[in-house]
Amino acid sequence: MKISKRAYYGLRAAVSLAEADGPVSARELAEREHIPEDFLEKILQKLRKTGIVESTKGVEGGYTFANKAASVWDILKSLDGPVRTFSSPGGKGTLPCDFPSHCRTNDVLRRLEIEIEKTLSGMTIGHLNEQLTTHNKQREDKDENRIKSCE
Amino acid sequence: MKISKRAYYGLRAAVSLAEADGPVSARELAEREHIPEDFLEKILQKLRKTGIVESTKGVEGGYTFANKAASVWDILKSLDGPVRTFSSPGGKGTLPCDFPSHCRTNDVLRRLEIEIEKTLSGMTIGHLNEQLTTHNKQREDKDENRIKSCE
DNA sequence: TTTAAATAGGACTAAATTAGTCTTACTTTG
DNA sequence: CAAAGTAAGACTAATTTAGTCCTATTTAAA
Repeated sequence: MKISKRAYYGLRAAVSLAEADGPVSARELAEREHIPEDFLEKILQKLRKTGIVESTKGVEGGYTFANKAASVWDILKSLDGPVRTFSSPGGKGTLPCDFPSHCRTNDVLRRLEIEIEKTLSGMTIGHLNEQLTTHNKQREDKDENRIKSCE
Repeated sequence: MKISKRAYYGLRAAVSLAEADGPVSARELAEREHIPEDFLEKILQKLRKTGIVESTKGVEGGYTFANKAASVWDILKSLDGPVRTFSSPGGKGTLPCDFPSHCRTNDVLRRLEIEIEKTLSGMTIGHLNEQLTTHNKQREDKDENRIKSCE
């Protein structure tokens, strides 16, 4: 039930990209976010394949955020594959079976899955970044607290 | 974001124990639920430590379900430790910091965590087993579908 | 009172997943 | 054409999960 580093890095990268205005190179982004560069590259490539991020090659190239409507859920799905908390009872969950505890447990987990999806689909990166803006403003006010409060 | 086998087995064991009337030995339970015996033993010991299950030693001993009010959440917590989807921003999540994406991301994950807890705390084993009873009744009606529908 | 059926618990191993690296190739702008 | 970038796949290392093994202790029944 822990989120993977991949997903965690990916979320942070997305948030960071979304507030940048031009393309940002993987190297630059890795520095900004303190993420291992090669690993971040892989992550960005996955996000590109699902259209969350766009890339331009060559000098002055880099990654841009492509879809402000993308939700946290979309990002997690892109990076870790479909969230599958339960092992499938053969497709038709309503049928009776020989191991009732198995089916019941799957029902619970399926409900959980739906709940998680609902929660995360409601949070878009755009929304996150509104919060971010406010956050940054507050930050400028209390500059002296910065470093130790987030590590 | 996958549930562990430990948790999955544990849930099934709990459901199964809760519908039994006497104590059930680990061996017997392992057979009923198709769970590796030694592994199940470990799981049951964890569940015992958190009071979800009780044990009696010796011949005719075994495990009994101890707390019908226990929720799915309680069981998962017992088995996999506290669900910690985010890496802590030093305790005070509202303070500004040098890596805003870090804090924002943690906020999201913390909200997710709360949502998961809410969902799972609402499901007690007692409730699950009411469903189970209905389920078993239905099962007796359509006996021929049993085996292949749940594997 | 012995014996068989249980739990208790710790140490260990194997398998799988996750995290991260390395290498090589390709693309684009200056 | 050179520098700064992405693209992609193979590889390795570290961590976690799953599962096993062994030894001790408890208890009811024969």
